[in-house]
Formats: sequence, C-alpha cells, structure tokens
Amino acid sequence: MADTDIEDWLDSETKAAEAPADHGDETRLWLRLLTCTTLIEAEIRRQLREEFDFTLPRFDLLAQLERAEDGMVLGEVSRRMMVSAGNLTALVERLVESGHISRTTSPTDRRVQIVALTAFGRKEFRKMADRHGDWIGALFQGLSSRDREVLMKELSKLKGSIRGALADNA
Amino acid sequence: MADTDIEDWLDSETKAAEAPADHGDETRLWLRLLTCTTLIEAEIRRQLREEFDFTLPRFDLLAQLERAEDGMVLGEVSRRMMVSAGNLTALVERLVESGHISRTTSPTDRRVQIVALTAFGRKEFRKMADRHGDWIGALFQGLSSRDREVLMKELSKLKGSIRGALADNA
DNA sequence: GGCAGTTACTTTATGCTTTGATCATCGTGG
DNA sequence: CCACGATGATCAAAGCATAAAGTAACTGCC
Repeated sequence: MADTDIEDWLDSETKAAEAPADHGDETRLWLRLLTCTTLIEAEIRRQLREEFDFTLPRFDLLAQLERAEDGMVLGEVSRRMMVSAGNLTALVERLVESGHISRTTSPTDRRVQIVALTAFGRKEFRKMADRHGDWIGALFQGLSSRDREVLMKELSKLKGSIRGALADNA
Repeated sequence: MADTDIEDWLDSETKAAEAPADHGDETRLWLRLLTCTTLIEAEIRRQLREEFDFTLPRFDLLAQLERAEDGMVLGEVSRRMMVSAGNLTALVERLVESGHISRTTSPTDRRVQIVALTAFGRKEFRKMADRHGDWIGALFQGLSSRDREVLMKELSKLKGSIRGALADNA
C-alpha cells in the first residue's frame, strides 16, 4: 500500500467521523418531491377556486364523505384527512352553513358528531370531482403509463419507509 | 363487422362522449404522492418544533438565504419559496425580531427590501440543517440507492409534465 | 419636467392549521 | 352509586397562506 493510499484512507475516515452523513441525496429527493406536490396542489387550489369558488380542504372533506353512505364520525374524518380535530370544527361549521353536509349527534354516544353529505353536497361534489380528475390528468399527461406504474411503486416503497421510521420513533 | 362489434363500438363511443376519462390512475398516484409529502412534512415540522421551537416556513426562509452571501431581494425569496409576497411581510418581520435575519432597504431602489442571515441566524440554521438531514435520512432509509435514483428520475419527468401543463394554460 | 404605466412591497380580509386548554360524556372499578 | 380516567369535540391563541386593494417608488416617453 502506497503512502497516498494510507493518507486517503485516514482522510476519508476522519471526514466520516467529524462530519456525519450529510444526506444530501435524500434531501434533494425530498425537495423534488415537495416541489411536485406544491405545484400540483397550487394548481388544484387555483382551479377549484376559479371554477367553483371552493377550497381544497372543503373538497377533501366532501371526498371523504362521498363513500360513507351513512355519514362518518368526526374523529374518523380527522384521521383520514390527517388533520387535527380542532381544525375540523370550523371547517364542518362552514360546510353545514353552505348546505353541503349535515351534522348530527350520535344517538348512542352524545360526545360523537356524525357528518354526512346532503343531496346538494353530493351533487356539487360530483361536479367538482369530475373536473378534478381532468386537472390531474392534464398535469400527469407527460408521464407514460409505464412511468406512472414505476412512480406508484416507488412511492409505495417510500410510504413504507416513512411508516417504518415513524414507528421506530414511537 | 358483426352486429356485436358495431354495438361495442357505438357503446364505447357513447361512453367516451358522455362520461369522459375518469383519470382514476392519475388521481390515485396523486393521492399517494400527497400522502408521502404530508407525512414527511408533518414529521419535519414536529421535529423542528420539538428540538428547536422553530417552524418550517421560518426554516425554509433561512435555507434560501444561506447561499446568498450578500442577502436576497424579497421578491426573489418569494419566487424561490413559491409563496406570495404578502405572506413574507409578517414572516420576515418575525425573523428580524428573533435576530435571525437583517432587513435593509436597497440603496439603489427604495422600493426593494434586502434580507440576509445574521451571524446568529447562520449559526442556528447550520444546527437545524444538520438535524434536518438526519431526519430526512431516517425517513428515506427504507429506499435503496437505486430506488432513490429511479424516484428522482420519475419525479423529474413529473415536474416536466406539470410545467408543460401549466404552460399550456397560460 | 411631468404624466403613465410598471414594479416592489404592505395591508386587509378571510380561511386553514396546529397545539394546548377546557368541557361534556362515557365506561369502569370501588 | 359515583369518583376517576379516558375519549370526543370545541375553544383560544398563534402562525401561515392567499387574493385583492392600496401605497410608494421607479422607468420611459413625450
């Protein structure tokens, strides 16, 4: 082994010890992911606002309720939307006000609030959901079917990785 | 062509005209993307808050300034962070208040505000950025180097697709 | 010079979001 | 029966975000 090799080895060891892994790769990947999401989300918000004078959180809540024929308990909505319960109070209040959803107290547990789409809310949601699909389709049009497949698969792995990391902390 | 074929053709045409493509694939992909981003972002926000009592927008702004030795014009910060100018007014105000950044009026154009990291802000940012890298690294640990490579490539395509779609609208 | 249009930022109004505190209700063990 | 811990939702305070309107400063054109 030549002197230079030994020096290289010592050097790399020293660097590794002093300056921990910078995770530059992962961070760049994260920023790219964030950029894509932010761009899409901003466009969806803009379209919803311009075409329907509606906000994304309102739309998301209706989307959760669409497949719950008998309504859904507020806590379940909170979990599915991954938002805090406190957040929902005002959001639900406004959607009841605008006639899109109804809200009733559970007959078996008076702490529990049940929200459900009204006929009007369901009709409005269908209209918006159709257009939503169009917007998404347009934004993803540059990806081939194969691209979408690969991306979905990798994102599934990522989701698993995240879940794993979060479980470790807990 | 047999009758059934004609009927099939008519049927598919009719369906295509009445019920446009549902873009279910793309929507599922979008929801998966959104879920991953939301999970990561929530974890980063939580860690920043618990370890440093700092918020993500504040961190993001410092990150933009880190590589601008001579500071940055407010409009440029707005473009890079993809947030509205009005948003920055209060954010900058709070970061000046806490001593992380300085704010000066441009000597050549008195409309222009220049913000820059203070020595304190730079020091604090370095600490947080190091930990930020660790957190991201942990969240992505389940992905192989190859996975990250593929994911980055697909996200680049997606970003291109989005840009293209947005350009068409404009 | 002086007006017109543009640009940079701030202000205002509204809404989303979170954390932490509080209140009401429920189920249970004494 | 009832105190007590757990649970579900609401409230309060703070911060983030936007669009739209407003203010001030610059630039270009006559």
